[in-house]
Amino acid sequence: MSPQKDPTDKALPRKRERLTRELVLSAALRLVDAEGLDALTMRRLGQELGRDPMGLYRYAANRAELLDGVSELVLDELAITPDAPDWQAQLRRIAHDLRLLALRHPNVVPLLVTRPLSTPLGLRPLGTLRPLEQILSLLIDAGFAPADALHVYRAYYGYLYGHILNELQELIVDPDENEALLRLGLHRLPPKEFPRLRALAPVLATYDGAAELDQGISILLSGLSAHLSPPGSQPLG
Amino acid sequence: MSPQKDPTDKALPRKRERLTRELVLSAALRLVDAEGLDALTMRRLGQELGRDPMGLYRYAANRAELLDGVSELVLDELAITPDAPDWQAQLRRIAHDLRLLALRHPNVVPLLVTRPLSTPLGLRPLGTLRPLEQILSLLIDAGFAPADALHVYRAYYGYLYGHILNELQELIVDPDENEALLRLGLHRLPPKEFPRLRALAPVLATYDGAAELDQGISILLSGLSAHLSPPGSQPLG
DNA sequence: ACAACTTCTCTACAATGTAGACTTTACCCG
DNA sequence: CGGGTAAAGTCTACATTGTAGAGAAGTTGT
Repeated sequence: MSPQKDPTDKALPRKRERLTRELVLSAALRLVDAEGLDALTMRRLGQELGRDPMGLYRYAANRAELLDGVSELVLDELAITPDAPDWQAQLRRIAHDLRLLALRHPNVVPLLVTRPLSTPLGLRPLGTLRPLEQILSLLIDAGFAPADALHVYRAYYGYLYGHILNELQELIVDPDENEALLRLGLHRLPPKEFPRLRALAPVLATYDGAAELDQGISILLSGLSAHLSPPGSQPLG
Repeated sequence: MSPQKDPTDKALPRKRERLTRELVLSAALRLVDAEGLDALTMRRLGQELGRDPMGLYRYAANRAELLDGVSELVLDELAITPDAPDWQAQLRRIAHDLRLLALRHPNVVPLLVTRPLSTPLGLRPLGTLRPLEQILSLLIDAGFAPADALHVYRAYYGYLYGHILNELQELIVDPDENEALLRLGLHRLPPKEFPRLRALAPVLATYDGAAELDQGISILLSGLSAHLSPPGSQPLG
C-alpha cells in the first residue's frame, strides 16, 4: 500500500497534474451524467480525480457551490449567438438547443430547476444568469421595449422549462416491452380511476418531444407578438 | 425523566393517540412549510410527533416515500371539479389554483418538480397522477380527441409549471430595501456584462405573477384551440 | 537557502438514513 | 376472562455523508 515515493517522481508529473476548478467541475459533471446526482459525493469525486476529498474544497467552498458549478458548466454549453434572421427563429433555435442539452444531461436538470429556487436572482452564479441577459438583449435589439422583452422572456422560458420537465418525466420504464401499458408501467393504475390515462398509453409511448416543443413555441410566439409589440411598432405594457 | 406509566393512562390517551399516515404526512408538510426541505429528517419529524423516529417507517418505507407522500398531500389540495362553463375557463381557474397552492407551499415545489423525474409515470403516487387524469377527462369531455387532449395538456401543464418556477425564482432578497437593484441583489452583477438585467430591476421588483400567468394562459389557449380541434369540430393530430 | 504562501492530506466528529432485535400495546377467539 | 397473535412502538448500532482543523508537502520569490 505504500506508494514508495521516488524523488524523480517530480520529473514526470503523470497523474499529479495540478487541479483546476474546470477539472473538478467537469469531473463532477461526468460523474453526475454517468451515475446520477446522488453519486456526486465529495469522497467519490475525490476518488475519481485520484485526490483527497478535502482538496476539493479549494475549488468549491461546499457541496452546494459544487452543484452550482455543475449547473454553470452545463449552461455554458448553450450558445446564444445572434445568428438567425429574426428573433422568433432565434428563440426557436435556442429552445431546441436547450432541449437537447437537457437530454444530454438529464441528471442535471433537477439542479437547473431547483437551485435557483433557493438562491435569489442576484446571488446566482453568473453563468446561470447569462442566458437571461442574452435573451433580453436579443429581444430588445429586435425592437421590444425592455419591459415587454421581460414579459416575452418569462412566457418563453417558462414554457420551455415546463416542456423539458414534462418530456423528461414521461419516461419509458422498460423499452423492451412491446405492450404500451407495460412499457410505461401504467398497468399498475386502477382502470376505474384512470381510464383516460390508460387509454392514451400508445400515444404516450410515442412521444415526439422536438415536434411538440416546436409547436408549443410557435403558438406562444405568434400569440406573444400579437399581444405585445411586434418588433416594429411601439410598446403596450 | 421516567414517564411513570399509570394503568389508567389508556383511558386518557393524551399524547399517545395512535399515529396514522395522514398524521405523519401532515406533520411532515407542516415542518417543510415552516423550515424547508432540509429540516425534514426522520429524527426531527419523530421529535415533532413525540415519537421514536423509527416508528415512522411504519407509515413510509423510507425517506423518499415520505417525500412522495408530502407531494401527494399537497396536490390533494387542488380541486379539479367540472364547474366552469367551458374548458378554457376551467383550465384558467385550475392554473390560478395551482399557482396559489405553490405560493402557499413554496418549499414543496422542488418536490413536485423533481420527484417525477426519478419515478416513471406508472409508478408515481396515485395522488400525483390524478390531476393529469382529470384534466384529460375534462378536455375529452369538452370535445377533444384523446390524442389532442394530451397535446393540450402537455402544452398547458408545461407552461403552468414553468411559470410557477419562474415566479418563485424571482425572489425578493430584502423587501425593506427601497432601491430595486439592492432589493434583488442585482448590484453584485458586473454592469458591463449585465446591462439589460440591471436596467430592468424596477420591473423585476414589481412582478404581478397572477396577471402574467393569466396572460400566458390566454395566449396559449387561444393558440391551442386554433392549431388543434376546437371542442366541436373533428381532430387533426 | 530560507521564508512565505499555496496546495494537498490526514484525522476526527456530528448528523443522517436505516437495519435488526426487543418491548409494549391492542385485539381476538376460546 | 386469559392467553396468544399480530401490530405498533422503541432501542441500539452502523455505515455514509459533509466538513472543520491541524499539519505535511510542495512551490515561489528574494
